[in-house]
Amino acid sequence: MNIGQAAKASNVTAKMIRYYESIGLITAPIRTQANYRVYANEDVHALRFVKRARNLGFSIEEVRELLALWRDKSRASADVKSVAMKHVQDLETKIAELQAMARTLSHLARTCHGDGRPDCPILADLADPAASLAPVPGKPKRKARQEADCACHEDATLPA
Amino acid sequence: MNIGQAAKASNVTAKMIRYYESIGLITAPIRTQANYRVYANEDVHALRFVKRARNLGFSIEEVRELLALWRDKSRASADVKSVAMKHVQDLETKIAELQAMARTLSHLARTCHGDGRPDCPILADLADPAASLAPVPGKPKRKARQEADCACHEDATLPA
DNA sequence: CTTGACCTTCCCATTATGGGAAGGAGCATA
DNA sequence: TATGCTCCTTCCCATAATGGGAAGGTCAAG
Repeated sequence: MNIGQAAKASNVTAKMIRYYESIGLITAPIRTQANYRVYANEDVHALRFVKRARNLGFSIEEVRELLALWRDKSRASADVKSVAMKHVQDLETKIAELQAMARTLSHLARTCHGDGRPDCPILADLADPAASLAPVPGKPKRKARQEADCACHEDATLPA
Repeated sequence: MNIGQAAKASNVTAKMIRYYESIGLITAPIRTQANYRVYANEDVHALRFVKRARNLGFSIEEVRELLALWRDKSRASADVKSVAMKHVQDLETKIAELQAMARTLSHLARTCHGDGRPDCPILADLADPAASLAPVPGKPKRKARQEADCACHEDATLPA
């Protein structure tokens, strides 16, 4: 099987197959005399594995670990599970960050007229988040919960 | 103010300040005779604006638009709002993708013993998602809702 | 033998950020 | 003044994963 056929069969582009080979993620296949790569069904299987893992958000290095575990018939499932669980944690961290951003922005957008006037709480917040701390003076207790909910006045994320 | 001081005041590294200048995101400041950059308070203000927008997940190009709107005193708030709303949508799309991944993986991890045995549904799924469609034959109706909920057997994401 | 589809390698671009080298500038202290 | 420390300058490289495209070789069908 040529690289193009392997690409179709695995849903991994030829470009990426070559790349994965170059970084040692997958093993280099044999070549024809014309230097064409020749893939076996097993190789396609591995490529699909990689594809699936990438779709689940694993980094290349994590995929490398998973592939090693997959090949190691005497692995402990605990090792696989810990890789997966750590990734779930990473995902959840990222989700929380994005949600904080979305909440803040949604809140700001809600308070923006969105018409022809230049007045804009969104720009005001970007220019000076502290100044938008008290957009409506008075009755702070009623808003307490909502403000906590939108986290508008924090940095939304603490990037690593 | 030197670049180091501007960096501290804006919480943007000197490295990034130079970069933002190089791509025309911020205007080049005047220089001393020794070629040192000299920043005014306004510049720091703009840098804080950029920082805040970046923290909210806007791309550099989006920040560029927002800065232009900020400087344009006759902007329409609708224009700002639309940039913000589009970004909220992007964030929500991304969140949904990550959640789909997390759901799938959590489900797989839950079904994995996580002990010394090599048996592992996680690897099994990576190797062949279709095969893990019916891990427990029979009573499919009872699982219908749960399966829909975890999306395990779809690609989890449809990357752009 | 030509044509078109495929393969090869190699280089470049992307996004946003950091690291680090080599050399100049500014300031304080011995 | 000379030494030294901290800051500044520019320039190059690296990251993560992927795509684009050029230049040139190969294969199969007509």
